[in-house]
Amino acid sequence: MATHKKEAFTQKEQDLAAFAKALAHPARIAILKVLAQGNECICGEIVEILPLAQSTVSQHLKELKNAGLINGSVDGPRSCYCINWKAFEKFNQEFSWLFTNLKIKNEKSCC
Amino acid sequence: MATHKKEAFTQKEQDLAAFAKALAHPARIAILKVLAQGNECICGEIVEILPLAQSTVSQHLKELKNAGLINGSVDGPRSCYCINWKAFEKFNQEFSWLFTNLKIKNEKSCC
DNA sequence: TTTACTTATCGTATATTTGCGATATAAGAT
DNA sequence: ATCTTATATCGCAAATATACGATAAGTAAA
Repeated sequence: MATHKKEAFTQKEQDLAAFAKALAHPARIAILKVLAQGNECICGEIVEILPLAQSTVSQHLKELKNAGLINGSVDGPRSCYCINWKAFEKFNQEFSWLFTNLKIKNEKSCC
Repeated sequence: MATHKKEAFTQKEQDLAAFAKALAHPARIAILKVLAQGNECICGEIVEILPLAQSTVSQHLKELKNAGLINGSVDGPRSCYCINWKAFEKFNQEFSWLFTNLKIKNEKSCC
């Protein structure tokens, strides 16, 4: 009975939660920041910066990629990653929509 | 050896990840939306709306409260919850800061 | 081809999350 | 005091997430 009941919620709720989940680990936040610097984008460089093993970093990169927050391309023997700005922007809008949507209606809290 | 290495990252990275984690489940997104409507704020009402057991909803409420996203107050035999706008706003700013910070530097992606 | 290098994946151990029923707790009603 | 109602917490089971070493798979160079 720990079957996750995600399917019982709206698609928008699920999508937003999935985005949040991708950001819900400091290592992935750190990876995004490294990629944003623009200087490093090769997997090996990221591994050197982060205090994690190569396989672990690769796993986090995979999660970010699955969530659509980054793109990856093969560059010879190396893998190059970069931020998917379009997805990021959409994420930001989703959140903004949530925030503003919430805020308009209820400025007087009941407690 | 699955000891989490969160302490190896910056406080800001950890805080942002913690916030994201609180939102990383559709049930908690749904709870925030319900609270935002302003009509319902009693635990029992939320339980009726969500497709989850009372104990599970109570658990999600506790997580949101621990993350500082909502406030709770006892109203007689009932519990009343509401959104902590201040924390929410701070969260939004953190994200915006991340987004814009990322965006300024790197418009030309390397891949 | 062989070697060196880079990255993804596999297998495994541990920790955390999710969900629910049962129970405890606490306040109001009878 | 007892009963009802509302909520939090406990205990458990199952699913996920995290981390790492070892290995596979791929490219480039010798």
